[in-house]
Amino acid sequence: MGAWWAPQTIATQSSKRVSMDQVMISDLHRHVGETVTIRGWLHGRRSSGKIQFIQVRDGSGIVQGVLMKKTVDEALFKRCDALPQESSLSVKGTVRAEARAPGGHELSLTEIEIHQEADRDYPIAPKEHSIGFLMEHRHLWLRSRKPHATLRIRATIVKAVRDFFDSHGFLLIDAPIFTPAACEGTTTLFEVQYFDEKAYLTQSGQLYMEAAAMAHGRVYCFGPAFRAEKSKTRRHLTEFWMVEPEMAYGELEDVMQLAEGLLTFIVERVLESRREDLKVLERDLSKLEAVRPPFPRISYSDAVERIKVRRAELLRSPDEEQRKLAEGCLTEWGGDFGAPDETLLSGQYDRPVLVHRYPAAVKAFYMKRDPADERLALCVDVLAPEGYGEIIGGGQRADSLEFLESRIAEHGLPREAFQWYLDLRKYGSVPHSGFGLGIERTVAWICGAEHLRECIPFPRMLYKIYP
RNA sequence: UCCCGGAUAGCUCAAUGGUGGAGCGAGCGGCUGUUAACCGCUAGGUUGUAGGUUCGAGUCCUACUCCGGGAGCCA
Repeated sequence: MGAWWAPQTIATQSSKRVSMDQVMISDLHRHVGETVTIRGWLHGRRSSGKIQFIQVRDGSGIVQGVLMKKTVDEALFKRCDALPQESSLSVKGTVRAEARAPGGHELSLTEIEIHQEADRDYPIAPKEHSIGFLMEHRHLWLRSRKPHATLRIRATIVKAVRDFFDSHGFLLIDAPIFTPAACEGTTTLFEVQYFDEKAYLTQSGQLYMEAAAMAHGRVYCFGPAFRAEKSKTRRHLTEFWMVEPEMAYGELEDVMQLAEGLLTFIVERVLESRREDLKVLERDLSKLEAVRPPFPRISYSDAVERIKVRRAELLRSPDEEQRKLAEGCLTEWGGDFGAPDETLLSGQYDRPVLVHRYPAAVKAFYMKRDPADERLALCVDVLAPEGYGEIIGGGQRADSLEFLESRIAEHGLPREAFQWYLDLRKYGSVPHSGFGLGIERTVAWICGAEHLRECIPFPRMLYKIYP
């Protein structure tokens, strides 16, 4: 066997042995009856006089090792009995199928090598903690079961996104992080000193993707986005990740189909490869299994009518929360949806709902108008089920130079900064469309997480940048 | 930025204006099948900060700081 990083070892994955007799816990079922070594950390420990139960985690899972007083050195037995949580250690033992063990397997331990005895004051105890305390210890909280499961699912979602676009003729194009001016001119940006001039951290790669789509046809970018808005809710981060596909010759209908296909693919992939992690999170799988195409589609105007009807019903509800929700909803055509509207609307479906053709006035300047009704933009938002809100926003882009020029003037945006963007309409302009998918919101929805901050390893939020 | 709630042991929380407690965690001891084990004992406190009211403040008042929830904005 070659070094653990040798290509064939990684490629086959038939056995994740990385050195000598080391085995990953997730692979134990392949080694029943064998003597193996696990290298990891002490997750938990219980002792009962002459027998000790030692839970070891190695990143791939958790396994319980059984240590009998008579089978090991007495000094070692005693030392283990006092070993603090999170101490690093290697254990050697025989793999045994054991019905009583959570993972189905157990180790009869024969040797233990302690690499470092952890301090005794590991702050995350096996008990309830407040979210503020856990966030302050995010660097350690990552080791706990739920954050561990959530970030594994996040990785699976990211991989699914890339696989989907890579296999549908989209080329990965990285958008810049430093930008010379606001992309949309609406949100507050983080300003940075860029040599002798001011620059901003990107809030979206979309405009750059429009340029790239004119070169490659179908493209997507995947990267961080930054918003300096003082949002303080469970649905906001100042730094979040977004995937943004853009299609030359794509129209609103194409965008809606693409969004539906992508979300279906992501949910399928997570269901087939991350069931164990979803179980750790106590996620209701039937809610995810319901996510099958076609997704319901509704126009903004129809949605407003539905909201008005539902609002009137809820205002008569005996439940105070329901009445409060209804009071927050909009009452007439023309306004953008707020959180209560989205909750009320998405609550009527068991899968993501596509809301299309919003009033142009509440959308970004680059949206193309609906030729059938000039008040409307050819755009679509996708609202996730179960109140997780908007996970996708997109639509068809304005392709007329004159139209864009007047919108930029109307919004008071600096024309020079957008000259390159206008060039795209001067040299071979075509209909084109795309959208942005918020990764953390998607992770939150699929994991059933309460807050976005659980869905990114080290969240950046209003006034919070530690650790 | 606005609205609401909170800050007491390492953590999660009790305590009518009248001598600050419990569970978990930690330490010591016991227990051969524990699953956030169990049983006994021990240690652990400038009640967020600064003022004020009162014979007396964890408790009432004011300001500030920090934390949580929500709104707007958005992915």
